[in-house]
Amino acid sequence: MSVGRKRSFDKSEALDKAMRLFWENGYSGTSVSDLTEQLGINKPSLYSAFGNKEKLFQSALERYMACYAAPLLEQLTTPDEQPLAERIRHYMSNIIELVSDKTSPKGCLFVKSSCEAGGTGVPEEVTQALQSMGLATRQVLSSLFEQEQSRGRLPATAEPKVMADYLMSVLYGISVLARQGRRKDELITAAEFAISGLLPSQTSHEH
Amino acid sequence: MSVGRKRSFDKSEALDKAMRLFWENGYSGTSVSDLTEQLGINKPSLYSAFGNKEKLFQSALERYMACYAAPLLEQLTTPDEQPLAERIRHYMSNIIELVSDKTSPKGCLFVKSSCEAGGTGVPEEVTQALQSMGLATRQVLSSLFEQEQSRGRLPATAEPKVMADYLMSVLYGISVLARQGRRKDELITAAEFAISGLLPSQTSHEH
DNA sequence: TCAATTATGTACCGAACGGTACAAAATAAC
DNA sequence: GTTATTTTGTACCGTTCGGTACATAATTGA
Repeated sequence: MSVGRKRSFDKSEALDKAMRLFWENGYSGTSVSDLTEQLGINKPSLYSAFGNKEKLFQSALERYMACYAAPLLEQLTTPDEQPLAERIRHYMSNIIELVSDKTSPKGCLFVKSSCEAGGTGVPEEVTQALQSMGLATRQVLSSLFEQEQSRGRLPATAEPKVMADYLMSVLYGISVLARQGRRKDELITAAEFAISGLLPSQTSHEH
Repeated sequence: MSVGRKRSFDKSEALDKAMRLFWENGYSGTSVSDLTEQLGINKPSLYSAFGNKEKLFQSALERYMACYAAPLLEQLTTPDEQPLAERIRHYMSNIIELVSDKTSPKGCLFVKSSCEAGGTGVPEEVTQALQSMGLATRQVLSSLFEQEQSRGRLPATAEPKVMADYLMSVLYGISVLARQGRRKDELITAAEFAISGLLPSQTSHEH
């Protein structure tokens, strides 16, 4: 066992609270005092456990991607009996649930952070991390479409990278709409419309 | 003529510079000192001319919408010989030009601000103003589709509001992609793909 | 029991925050 | 030229910023 006084708070719970604060108020909009207040710990504890504000944000962002974004993406790319259109529908449905959830801040932390990044208020490393995350997601989606194409489930003329960019733009846009306070059912119908244009499906938006 | 010492700077130029600063760094990420420095004026002049930081931001946002967003939207909705798909293509092309312009900050100030809003870092009035602007844009787009529908240029089964939400989500998403540093040609192909799903067109993405 | 180690609480650091008081400078009306 | 009015520059306000020094409390190994 390690020596010394034991930490009086759950580090994982604290990170979760920090993530939600950044999610709600952004990097510049969240002060260290906000964090210590909400996490119920004092500054030395926070700095000892998480380094500094920037590192804490990085950790919160990684936690967000690992706990929210990655599982949904993994479910989408895991081989499945269902047709691609149906899996994408579920994927988008999950995303919409996430960005319009009543128990969490509206929108997507990743999208919010991407928009905030690039300026002087956000450290350069954070901006670059966000950029890589976006490109990685694109790669995963693109590979999925390539795979489907190689198995003959997509036309040979389909362009996986374009489809990935298109899907991401719709998802990003939906999370912005969610942040603007739009209702979940509006997001769902918009997503259904997007799918019907993306892929042939038995349940198109024409009815 | 009015009495008193004359203002030594161009208020319109100053507002333009302020707009670009907010566009680059956001509301929380832009300090009053950043503003006075970049605008080349001192604080009393700034406060005398624009009220305070919040009012200056509101003015900058209104300027952005009036100078960038509104003209494009007006061009789209102005009756035209061209088919709707072609006009939307031009509209999206203009938006992409705007959000990936080399002489301006990447992305869209409105989208960026919408994502930043909703938290404690952004005044409540600003959040509400952004929300109304989004709903107003939706109304304009929705009316356009309704009008096209009533003239028989869209199927009777088309849903204008859904189409408007869909178009906005794609445009919002594209501006997030632009903020992430994605290349203009990628945005264009994604937009073309989106149009081909939105409307029948003589130049679909299949080739 | 006692030393070594780690976390906590308080109190503070210099810097930057948004905003303003005040006097000097500039302009127009008289 | 004087006066009234407006802007400018400087210097400052109280507060909050991110971050830390330091003493104390708690825990384990010896």
